[in-house]
Amino acid sequence: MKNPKIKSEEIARIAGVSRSTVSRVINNYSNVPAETRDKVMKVIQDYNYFPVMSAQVLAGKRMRTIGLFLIEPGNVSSDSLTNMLLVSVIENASEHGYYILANIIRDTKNKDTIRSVKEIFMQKRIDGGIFIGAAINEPLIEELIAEGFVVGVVDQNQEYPQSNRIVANFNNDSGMKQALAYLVDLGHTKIGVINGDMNRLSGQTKYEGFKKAMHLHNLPVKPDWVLPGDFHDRSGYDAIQTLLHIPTDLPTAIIAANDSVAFGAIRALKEHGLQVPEDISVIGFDDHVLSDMHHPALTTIRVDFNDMLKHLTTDVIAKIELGTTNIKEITMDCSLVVRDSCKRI
Amino acid sequence: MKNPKIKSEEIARIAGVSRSTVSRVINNYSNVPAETRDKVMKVIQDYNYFPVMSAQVLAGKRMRTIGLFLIEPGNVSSDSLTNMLLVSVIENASEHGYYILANIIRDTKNKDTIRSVKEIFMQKRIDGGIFIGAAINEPLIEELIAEGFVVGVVDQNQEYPQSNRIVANFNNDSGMKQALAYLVDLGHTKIGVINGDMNRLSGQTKYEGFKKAMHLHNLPVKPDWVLPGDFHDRSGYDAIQTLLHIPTDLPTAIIAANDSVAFGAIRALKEHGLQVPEDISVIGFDDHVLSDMHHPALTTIRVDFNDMLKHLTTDVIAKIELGTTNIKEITMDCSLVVRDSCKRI
DNA sequence: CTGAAAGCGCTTACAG
DNA sequence: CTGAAAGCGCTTACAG
Repeated sequence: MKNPKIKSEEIARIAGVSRSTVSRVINNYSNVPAETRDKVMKVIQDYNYFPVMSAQVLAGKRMRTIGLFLIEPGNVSSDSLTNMLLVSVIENASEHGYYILANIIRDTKNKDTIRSVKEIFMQKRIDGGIFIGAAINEPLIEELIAEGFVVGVVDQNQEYPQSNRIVANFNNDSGMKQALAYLVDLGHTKIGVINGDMNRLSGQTKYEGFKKAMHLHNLPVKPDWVLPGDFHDRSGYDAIQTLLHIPTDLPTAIIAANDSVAFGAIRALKEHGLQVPEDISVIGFDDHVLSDMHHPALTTIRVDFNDMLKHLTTDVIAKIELGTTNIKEITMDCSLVVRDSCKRI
Repeated sequence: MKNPKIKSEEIARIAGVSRSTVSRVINNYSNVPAETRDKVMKVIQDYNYFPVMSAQVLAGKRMRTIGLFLIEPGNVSSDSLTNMLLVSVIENASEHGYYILANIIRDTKNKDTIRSVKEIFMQKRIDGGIFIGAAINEPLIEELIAEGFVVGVVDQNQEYPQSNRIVANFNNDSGMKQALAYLVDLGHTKIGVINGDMNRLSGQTKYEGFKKAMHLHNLPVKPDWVLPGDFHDRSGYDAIQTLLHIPTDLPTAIIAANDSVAFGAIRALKEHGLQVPEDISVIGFDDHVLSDMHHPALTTIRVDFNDMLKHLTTDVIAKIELGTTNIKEITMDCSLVVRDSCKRI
């Protein structure tokens, strides 16, 4: 370790100014003449000086880091979405000069977990947090918000609007409407749905959107064709198993709460000798990375997580910096992507 | 914001002790009688007190955070490996009470990038760093090490052994030996290879391992059958295109530098009407998440990134805490996973 | 066992 | 425009 870390005092001495002035040039105060600034900057660069962050923070600066909390009960590893989210958040934060402290939460109800998440905020390790994967009501998040910390949450709404809570969602209503309009246009009237996790806002809004859209087209929502699911492949598979074992006629088209569910559903259909889209049409939601390569290529509702996270990150940082008290709610559009999994009838 | 953050001084006052004592119980000093400790702890809990981290750090404690630097020139998003690595590092660090500051490096040669990475270390935002995706020689990393920072690096060696550098690798030599022994056992003697990125240590060691293993079996390494690649799917595809367009007979088996390359290679082979393993055997390396589901299921050399990162993280933290001066080099075993992409001839 | 005091390395009113 | 000084909230020798 060749570096005993030069500190601002020495920079000041060498540049022939006071620590105050060194601090002023570092913090870009306007009242420092160019000449002085240049002189000090030269010394700073020559000595490769960087202010110690903890000293800056203790003296009143921000950490410039935001905590990213990925709520993932199961194995995160398999989900390549998480990865994209992370990259998106990191790079956007970075553009604002912010850093990301990445965390995984396995269980939001776990005592130790709750304590350690709160600790991160209370210790002032971070200036704010972003939660991904939250259920509709997460006491942990509510507590944090009540404490006044700024938090961004994907997939929640402003039930009790608070200015330090920023929510981000997709317009699932519109997405479902598009999906349905497309199917109806193809001649479908017998349409089923495999739901997502109803503990998540998007699970609910997608189903609500489905019902509304069906109503719009004067189509009945047949209870036998409303299958439970949880956003995972397996639940799509199971839903089809269920559907095929009840004495009912089959829908001609199925809307899945997301593409993973659609994959599972198609797998189950194939196993029962039903071809997609020849025998039954399937439409997904989210536009998963693999949907394009899937056989058949999956028709779906595209959603731009990247862009959403970008907005959320930016807004969280803005809230931290500006402390504005307006209520922030981000809603992103989604759009139909037609591929090969639906057929005209 | 209902919380003006209670500080240690008030805790002390309320508990009827000095700040010194409060600090002692927080830091678990042994010379505090149980009675005093309990009394103080009660107040700490009652008031939900957490020491401000920047103050602790400024007073000499560690940040307890390590920087994770993912070097990813292209789009990270598609690679589900990154995700696994991240989770593995976060959870292991967490077990040691450490946090992960996650960073993406697009270009290790970029001036601004270099500066900002160095800044993170110099500012003392982190106690150490872990680099994933590094080339054999990364001046940035060398500088950091020269400065005395503790750095863990995947896929590099201890060329100039330094105690604050910790490297982690797989035993590619052994892996290649296993792959080759298997192919030879199946009767293959005409064996080709598609290399990985030769700027990466693993690219080199895999090829070296291949050559050594061929030599061991008295098999000639035919130059026409040594194809360049870069660890990505596309390069495997391109390699096969090249191979099929040169006037040479074909090998009966091909070893790919990793599974992505193998996927690309198999895709190209199929397009040329060659079936795997019927017409040509292909073996991969790394055991990608998708290899199991691939058609044909890919025979490969399994490698446990998770476990490697766990060791690396643990060792980096140990080095930070203990400051030991021994040279650390982690080498992980790999093992053959037989599936359906190789055939006996 | 425990308190008073110094110190960690900055920033920012304050005064000039 | 600029410096001296106070203060940020802790920890840890030091002394008793």
